[in-house]
Amino acid sequence: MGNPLNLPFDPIERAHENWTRRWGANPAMAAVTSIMRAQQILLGQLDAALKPYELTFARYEALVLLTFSSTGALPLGKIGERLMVHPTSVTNTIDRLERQGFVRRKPNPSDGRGTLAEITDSGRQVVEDATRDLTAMDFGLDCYSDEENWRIHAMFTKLRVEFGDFPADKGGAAGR
Amino acid sequence: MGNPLNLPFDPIERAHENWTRRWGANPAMAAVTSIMRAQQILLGQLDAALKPYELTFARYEALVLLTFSSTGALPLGKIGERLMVHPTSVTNTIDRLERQGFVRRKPNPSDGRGTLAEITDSGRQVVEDATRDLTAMDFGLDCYSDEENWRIHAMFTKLRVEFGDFPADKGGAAGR
DNA sequence: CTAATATCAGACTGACTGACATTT
DNA sequence: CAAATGTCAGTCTGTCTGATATTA
Repeated sequence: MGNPLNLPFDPIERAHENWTRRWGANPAMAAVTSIMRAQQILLGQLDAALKPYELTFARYEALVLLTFSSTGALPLGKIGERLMVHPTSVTNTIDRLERQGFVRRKPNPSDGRGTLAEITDSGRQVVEDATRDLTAMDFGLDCYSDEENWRIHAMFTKLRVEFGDFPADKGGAAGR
Repeated sequence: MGNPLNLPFDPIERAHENWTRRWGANPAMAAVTSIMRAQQILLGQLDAALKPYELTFARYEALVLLTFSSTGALPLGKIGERLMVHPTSVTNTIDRLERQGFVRRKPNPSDGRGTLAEITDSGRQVVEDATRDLTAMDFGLDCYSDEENWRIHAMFTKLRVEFGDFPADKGGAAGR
């Protein structure tokens, strides 16, 4: 359901009205449902924009991360950590990117157990092109001002800290 | 990766710093990445809370929707529309719920093409129990005040309208 | 010895496409 | 006739568990 629903009413608002009648008003329930739908919409938009490059957002993020590394290569474990995905998902993602020629595997010279994923020239090219497209569409968030986007980011940083992703004092988003 | 990452730094903040150096500051990119991680965290929390009932959040939502109906039954198409999921996903969801005995299928008396999903007594029971648990954990959003949750809801209502889910004047969340 | 790294097999959820039978 | 409803087969992505070989 990555397409607009085109309903005559807001299904989430409707659900919330029913919820209120049954169990009392619940802003957390309204918020969580909105977040779920927002994520669904955004992922659909991003994947659609990346389709011409045969990339998904997950694979695009992996490529971007590799371009950020000075050598263009990172151990698979580090990739999983940074992208917040499961080790087996990293293996899977890199498998696909390797088949597409955007990445190649190399043994890690400084750790015999490990494998590096290294971005190729065509990988670098596709990141540049895809990034231009995603930036042009504002990552699906063009209905928000910069300030609103910072606010969204700050809002969820709080959730991520509370959940235990990283310590509170290492956020760094202060004063934006 | 429904578990806390426990990193010494914020991976999204780090990615954003690199991004800024390469392509310039991009609040939309920071926001979209935060939304993705927030959704991942929340869905993990919700599914974990529902595990004792052998429900996922998607199946729970379907059951809740059925309890909101006066007859306890709805056509599958209507369920998909309200829950914003694909028709084949509805078939799948109802299949599972039916196997679990929380729902039964009936032919739609007023439309020979259609099928109704009707909630069973054990379905009603599991909704009550699960709702108590989810409410107790504030749907994973206990780090936010009611006001903050309303703000999150309102924020994403704007996105959903802009995307085309429903017309702007049918929101109903005004003045909260 | 243990811990970490990555892979593999297999299960599972959910989204989606295209085809289909049935009924409106 | 065309449009709508639901199902089915099959593909795809990503998550996760548990087992394994290798190396630190």
